Amino acid sequence: MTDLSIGRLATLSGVKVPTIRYYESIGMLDAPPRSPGGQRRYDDDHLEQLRFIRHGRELGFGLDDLRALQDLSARPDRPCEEADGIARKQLAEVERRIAGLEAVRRELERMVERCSHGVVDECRVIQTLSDHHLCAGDHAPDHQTALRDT
Amino acid sequence: MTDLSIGRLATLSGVKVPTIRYYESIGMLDAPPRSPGGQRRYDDDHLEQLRFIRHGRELGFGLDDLRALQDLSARPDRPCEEADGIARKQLAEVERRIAGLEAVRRELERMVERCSHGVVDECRVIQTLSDHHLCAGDHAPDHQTALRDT
DNA sequence: CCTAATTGCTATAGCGACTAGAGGTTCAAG
DNA sequence: CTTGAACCTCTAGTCGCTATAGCAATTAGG
Ligand SMILES: [Zn+2]
Ligand SMILES: [Zn+2]
Ligand SMILES: [Zn+2]
Ligand SMILES: [Zn+2]
Repeated sequence: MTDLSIGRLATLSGVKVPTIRYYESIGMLDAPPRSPGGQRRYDDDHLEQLRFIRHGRELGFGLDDLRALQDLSARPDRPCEEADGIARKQLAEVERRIAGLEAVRRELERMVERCSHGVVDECRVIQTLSDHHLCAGDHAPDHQTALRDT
Repeated sequence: MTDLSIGRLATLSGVKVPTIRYYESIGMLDAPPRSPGGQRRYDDDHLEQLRFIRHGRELGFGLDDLRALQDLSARPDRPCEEADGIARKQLAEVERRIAGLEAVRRELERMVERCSHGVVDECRVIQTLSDHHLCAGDHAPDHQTALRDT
């Protein structure tokens, strides 16, 4: 209806142009009709769909989960058990990551605070990396808990 | 000295065999001598080096930072400013991620709690994803703050 | 109507830090 | 000496994008 170019859709949704095309390529976003010259022309439904995806990404859902949630929202009469389950799973995951990061934060704080800022050989940062026994607690108890990313 | 196979090194260090080979391939871990048949033979220095890397990874440092920290620890007479700087940068990054995840956690909690578990059309989870105005605060204020990963 | 600037198109490769698999070789125990 | 576990290299896949190259279409101004 509104006939949006991909750039306009990007502006309105807050999702970058290449990302929009990427979403289409993996089947996350419906492929829109094209102009006579082959350019994508979106409507308000696409905008809504894209905002849904963006919001979900901001809340940390993976694209697979968002696909499932999208599918569910297209069937409004069904019970919402599955949607709630996905959200609870996501919450648990976020809590797990926070716990891991908190443990890491405490250790980083400790090593930064305790360094007397002399030479490398006496540097608490380097010493701690060389020897986990200088750590106060257990960060990352399971192998590879929680970091990286933007 | 101790002549460790890659499997033994993996066990002792807690780093998986393919990851050890990967580290060597990108120059993170010194390439060890080989047995007559071409298999890797490590010593205690390799083990120490690998534990350093692993500990650093657990604390969330990127491999680039760890390379820099490794280089520094090889020059014990230099001032530790740079090492401390890397650690403080990492601490700031971790704090940033925690803040982002906390915001996300609050919203996820909110949507899960408020759902009355009826049909999808009335599901607070789906509704919230469709409309950020149902959120209480601002999660992910800058574009793309902080999730994913194990 | 014509031109120039902007925006759009496809296709491919790269990021970080691994992980998985195929298909073959070496080693160590019995 | 035989067997089977552990090792080797190489390639491709993961996740969610982002960047680049080399074009084509659109749009605003004159
Ligand atoms: Zn220091
Ligand atoms: Zn530690
Ligand atoms: Zn619900
Ligand atoms: Zn929101």
